[in-house]
Amino acid sequence: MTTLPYPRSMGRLLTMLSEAACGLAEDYLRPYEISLAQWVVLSALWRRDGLSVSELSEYSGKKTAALSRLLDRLEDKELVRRAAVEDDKRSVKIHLTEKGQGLSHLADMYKHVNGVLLADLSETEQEQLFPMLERMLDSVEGKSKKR
Amino acid sequence: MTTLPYPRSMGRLLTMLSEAACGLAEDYLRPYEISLAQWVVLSALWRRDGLSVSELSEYSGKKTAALSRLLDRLEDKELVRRAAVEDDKRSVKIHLTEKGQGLSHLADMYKHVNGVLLADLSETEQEQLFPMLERMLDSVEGKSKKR
DNA sequence: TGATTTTAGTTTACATGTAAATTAGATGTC
DNA sequence: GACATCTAATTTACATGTAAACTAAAATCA
Repeated sequence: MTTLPYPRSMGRLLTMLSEAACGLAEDYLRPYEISLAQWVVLSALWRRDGLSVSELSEYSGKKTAALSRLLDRLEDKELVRRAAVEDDKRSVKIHLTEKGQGLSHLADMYKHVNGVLLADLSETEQEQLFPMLERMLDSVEGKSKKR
Repeated sequence: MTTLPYPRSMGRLLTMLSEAACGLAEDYLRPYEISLAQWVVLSALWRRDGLSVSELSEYSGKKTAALSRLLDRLEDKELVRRAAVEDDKRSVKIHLTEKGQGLSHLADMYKHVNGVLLADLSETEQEQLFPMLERMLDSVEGKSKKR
């Protein structure tokens, strides 16, 4: 059949780019046997250990429900452990294990992805691109039902 | 706690934008009780009915495994039906039901999303943005392990 | 023609995301 | 202090994506 063409959709373009970027990240992480979702959590802890689940949620943009299970996996892999909080027994703080700390060199993974994504754009273009996308994001989040 | 800042990551920016765009689409579709993933399949069929699973896969970028289950749901909802192919009994063609055809006005959903995404960008900026992102996508897909 | 390889689609196991219900522990107000 | 309300985290049900195994049918080729 003739290939069905797509309409010019910014949403589609963004989704394809995001999927491509995530794919690059997953490829990079595969040898270390951690998923991108797990990396996001670890990357917060590498920068500040002992965050609570709520704080991780705020940082990562993931719901605590999603984190709860992600943290189960990370505990299974012995990369993090949950610790009780004295002052507030509802709260749980997450700490890196030595094994988890040992992967901290992966914190720079996003730079590799950045490099590939931006390889074909000039400095000038990059200077234009970031602010435009940031503005788009601000404008959309202003309208979203989520805040 | 002090909010943990993020590094300047194009991957993160693209992912947040994509999620925002998908959220807008889901909000738009919610009253019709179809998911964005389902819309993608339907949008192909509204433009060309009777595509095979493979063709839908190529169009949508989804694996046939994912489609198989999606099509189960769309059949449950009586929006599409599977039809045997005479020439090749391995192949399955997907047809819209009347009910599925009846939602075809949703084909323009992406324009609504486009409108919101681009609301704060000037015409000039939009003219710059699309080609830059398209170029980025081409460049990444050229390097991806997936082709 | 008969055996081997490809191809189309499905199924299964698993990771992840969402929404809604649940649990336990703070907080606030009278 | 007792009761109502909020909050932190978890659990459950479900949709979706991936990879790998599986099935059936078509194509290849020796």
